[in-house]
Amino acid sequence: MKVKPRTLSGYMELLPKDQIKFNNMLDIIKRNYEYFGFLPLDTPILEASEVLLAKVGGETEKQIYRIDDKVMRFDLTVPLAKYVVLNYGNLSFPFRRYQIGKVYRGERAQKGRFREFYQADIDIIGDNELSIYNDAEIPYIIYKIFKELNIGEFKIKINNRKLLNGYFEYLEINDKASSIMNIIDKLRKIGASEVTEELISIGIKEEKVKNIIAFVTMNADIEVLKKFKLNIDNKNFSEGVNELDQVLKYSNNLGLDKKYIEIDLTISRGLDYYTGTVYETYLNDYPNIGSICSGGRYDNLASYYTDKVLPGVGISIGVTRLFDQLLELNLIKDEEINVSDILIIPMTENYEYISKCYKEVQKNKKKTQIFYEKRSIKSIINYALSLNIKKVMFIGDDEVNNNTVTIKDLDKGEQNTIKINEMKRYL
RNA sequence: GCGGCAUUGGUGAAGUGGUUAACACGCUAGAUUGUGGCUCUAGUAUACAUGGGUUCGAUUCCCAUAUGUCGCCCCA
Repeated sequence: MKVKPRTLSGYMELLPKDQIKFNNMLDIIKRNYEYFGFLPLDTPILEASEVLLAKVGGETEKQIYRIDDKVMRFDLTVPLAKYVVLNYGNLSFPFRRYQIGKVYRGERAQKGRFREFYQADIDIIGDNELSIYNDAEIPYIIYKIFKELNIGEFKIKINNRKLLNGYFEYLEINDKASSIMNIIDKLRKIGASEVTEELISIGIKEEKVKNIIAFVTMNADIEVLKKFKLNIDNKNFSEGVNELDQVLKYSNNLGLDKKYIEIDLTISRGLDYYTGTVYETYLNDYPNIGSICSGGRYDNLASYYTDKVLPGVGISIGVTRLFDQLLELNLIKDEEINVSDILIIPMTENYEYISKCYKEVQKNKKKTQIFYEKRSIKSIINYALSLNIKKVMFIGDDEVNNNTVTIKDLDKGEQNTIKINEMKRYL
C-alpha cells in the first residue's frame, strides 16, 4: 500500500501559475520596503521558548507550536525585539527594518486563516525616542504598496490609543480600557447592540456605554475631535488628537491623498502593546476580507528583555491571507509565465552539438532549456505552448551536418534554418 | 478548545443495497514517419478515507476514528 500524499490543513500550496502571482506580490512589497530605506532581516523560525514567550499569554499562548524547549515564531515582532536588544551596539538608530517570512499558529484552519502564513513587516525602532513623523510616513508607505499591487480602492483607517485612553479616563473607566477597546474593535462586525451588551457585562454603566458608542461611531474628522478636546480637558486625549492631526497633515504632505485615509475611532487593534497611533487597511469593495495591513505605535518594544527604552512603529501585511482571498475573488491579474525564451528540441544523439547551441543561446542572454525526453514533436511543442515559451529550436542530424539550427517562432509560425553564428537575430 | 457539513482515480464530478462504478479535464499514442493549441480515434488510473455493525449481499444504511472544509473564539 502506497502512502497517500497530502498537504496539511492550513498550509497554502500553489500551482506554478499562482505561485508566480504570489511571488510577484512579495516582490512588490519587498521593493517598496527597500525603496523607503528599510534594511533586510531574517531570523530563525525556531526560538528558545523563554525568549519568545517572555510576554505572551492567554489566547496567543495556546496557539504556539512547541518543539521540545523551543517554539515556532508566531509573528515577526517578538523576534525583532530580541534581535534589536541582542545587536543593540551594532545597529544604527532609528533602525528601519523589513522582514518577510513565514510564521506559525496552531489554530484550526478555516477561510482566510492559516497555520503557516507569510507576514511582511516593517518597523522603525527608535533609541529612547521616536518622532511622530515616523507614524505619518507609515500610511504613505502602505498607500504606495497597495497602489502598486493594483487590487482595487482601499482606505487606511487610523486611530490613536492615547485618545481612547484619555476618553476612558474622562469617563473614569480607564481601569478597564484594554477590555473596552477589545470590545469596541468588534463594532463593525457584531453591531452596536451586542457591543452594548458586552460592555455592560464587563461592568460598565449603561449611561457610559451609550457615551462610548456615541463617541466612537461619530463622524470623527479632526476638527470635530479638536473641539471635543476642549470639553474633555484630558492630557492623554489631547495628545492623541494632536498626534492624529500630525499624522494626517504630514502624510498628506508626503503625497498621500486624503481620500485614502480616515479617522475611525472604533479601530483599536486587539493586541495590547500598541500605545499610540494604530492603523488598519480595508479594501473598499471587500470590507469582509478584514484588515489587509495593520499596525501601530508602541512605546517600548523590548521591556521584557532590557531596561533600554525602544519605542517603535510598524505594520504587518498578512500576505498569505490577502493573496488567498484575492485569488478567490479573482482580483489578481494573470501573469504571463516566462520561464524560458526558447526551448531546444534535440532530434539527434549528438549532444556535443546540442550543448554548443545551448551555450550560444545563453551567450545571447536568452533563457533556454533543453527537452531531453523522447516524445513526439507535437507533444514537445505542446509543452512549450503550455509554458508560454515563444520559440523552439530544432536540432537534428541535418542541422548538425550543416552547422545550422532551425528556429521556429510559435507566435508567427515562421521557421528559419540558419548558421549557428547567425542565431542572434532569430532568438 | 467548541459546533455544522463533507470524504468516489493525478484533478473535477455523477451514481447505485445486487455481475464490467458514468462523464469531463489531464496524460500517452495515432490520424499527421522532423513541427501547433482545434478535431477525430484509441489507450491510460491500486478510485468509493479507515475500522466496526446491520444485511443473503454495503461504495450506498448505522456507529466510531481519521482527514478535509466552513463557522464560533481569537487573529494576519
